[in-house]
Amino acid sequence: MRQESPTFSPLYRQIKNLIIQALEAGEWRPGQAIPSEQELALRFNVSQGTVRKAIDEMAGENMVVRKQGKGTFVASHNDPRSLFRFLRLVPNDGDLSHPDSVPLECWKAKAGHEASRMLGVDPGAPIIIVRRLLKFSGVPVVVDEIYLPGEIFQGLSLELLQSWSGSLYSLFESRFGLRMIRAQERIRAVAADRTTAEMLRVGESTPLLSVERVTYTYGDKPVEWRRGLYLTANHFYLNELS
Amino acid sequence: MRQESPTFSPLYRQIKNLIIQALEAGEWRPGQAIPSEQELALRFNVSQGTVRKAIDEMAGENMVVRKQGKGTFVASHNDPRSLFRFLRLVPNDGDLSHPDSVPLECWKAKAGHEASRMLGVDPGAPIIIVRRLLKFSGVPVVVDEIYLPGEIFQGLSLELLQSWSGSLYSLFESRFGLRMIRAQERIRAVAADRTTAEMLRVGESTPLLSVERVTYTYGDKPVEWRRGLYLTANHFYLNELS
DNA sequence: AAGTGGTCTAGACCACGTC
DNA sequence: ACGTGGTCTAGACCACTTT
Repeated sequence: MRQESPTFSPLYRQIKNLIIQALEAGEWRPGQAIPSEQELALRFNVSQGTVRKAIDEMAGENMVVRKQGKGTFVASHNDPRSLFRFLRLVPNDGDLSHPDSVPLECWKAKAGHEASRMLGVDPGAPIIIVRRLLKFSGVPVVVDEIYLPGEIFQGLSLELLQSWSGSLYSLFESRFGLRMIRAQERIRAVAADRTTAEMLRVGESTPLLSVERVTYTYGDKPVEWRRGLYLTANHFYLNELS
Repeated sequence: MRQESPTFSPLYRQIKNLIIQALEAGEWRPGQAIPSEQELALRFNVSQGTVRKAIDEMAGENMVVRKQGKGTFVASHNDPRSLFRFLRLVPNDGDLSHPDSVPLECWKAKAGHEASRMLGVDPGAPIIIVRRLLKFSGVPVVVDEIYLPGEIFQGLSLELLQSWSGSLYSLFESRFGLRMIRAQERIRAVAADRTTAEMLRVGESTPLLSVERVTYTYGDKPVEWRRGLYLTANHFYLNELS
């Protein structure tokens, strides 16, 4: 069962990759339980402890969620526990009310230079662009412009976005089978242009947080590129360093 | 060796706390190796696997660093591997040159309302304030104002700061025995005031990243509060979301 | 009572670094 | 050759949830 030294990968990581493959193949859906550690150990013909270590890593990467006494579940953006998991914006007072997403526009386009690089598609490939507003207790705080590969998101429309009450990623998961695993953000301070300033109801050239995000699904495949402009008068971006 | 159910804490976490206590007591210094897992297992009278799990958690929290074949070492801000560990500012082009710290001022003061709350000291308690510049390849990019509890940092002076060539935290560690474990940052976009604009050689009211950081040592005790103003024309703040 | 994940142990062997 | 951390196994028992 063990492989020889060069390019050595421990058994538990090989098992982890097999489990991820099963996840990618849709063998178990988000929110559902995966088989017990014992069952997986039998299936892959390794000890339960090895399966355990594989799942430990996956739980650490938020791909699955362990629940003692119940089982291990596929992570889901529908789950309230990980809803808005990637949004680090917090009101100045500790108020933890969830924001409302207000879709504004949704249109088809062709990938330009930057979008093609960020999404890993050919220049000129079909993409979909979404513009939306994020409101905290009715007050607009974020303007988002979201670039999506058209091939994956066929059928995405403004009507669909407006009819959806949950988070964007829970829509992507439920309707397009796309699971967002991790993301990378690049943050800068910029001055509000006129149209953004109007949407956020602030003066032109008000300082805003520019948050560029690339989001990845299984296999580190980029599937979303977005730029958000955050008004930080009554909110801040919270980051834990460890 | 096992304790009964209410307020149950697993053995490996108790061991972890014992090891942390030894670290706090200065039993092993930063950069040095702690005893081998076998030795610790004997000392605490548990199995090696239990020590292993305790150290696993500590390595995950960057308190120690494992090195296969060599041993486990106390994390150190002198170590090039974790130098500027908390600085997330990256040049737009992938250039990874380390910044230079230029101390400007250092004076004693009394804690105001905000500083006392952030540092967990009484209002009016002695504090030390440091102002400094951070330069990337000679160009000023960050202005920092740093608030420190005077009790811990007795003897900190501008001369000492200027004579130190490494990072601020490596100075704190070497001269004051203070080990920074984790930090929390609150990020906003603000407009540059005149003096800051001059220091960063930009126009007044240029948008800047305001990064407020509270840094903690063992036992979640806050020991530093700082506010940095980052110029993000040629740099960005990088954050991994998982 | 039964099933799940969580802890703990003991022992074997592997990979890495140093002597 | 030796010591270190890293992997893997097998089995026992604990804590939590459901039946």
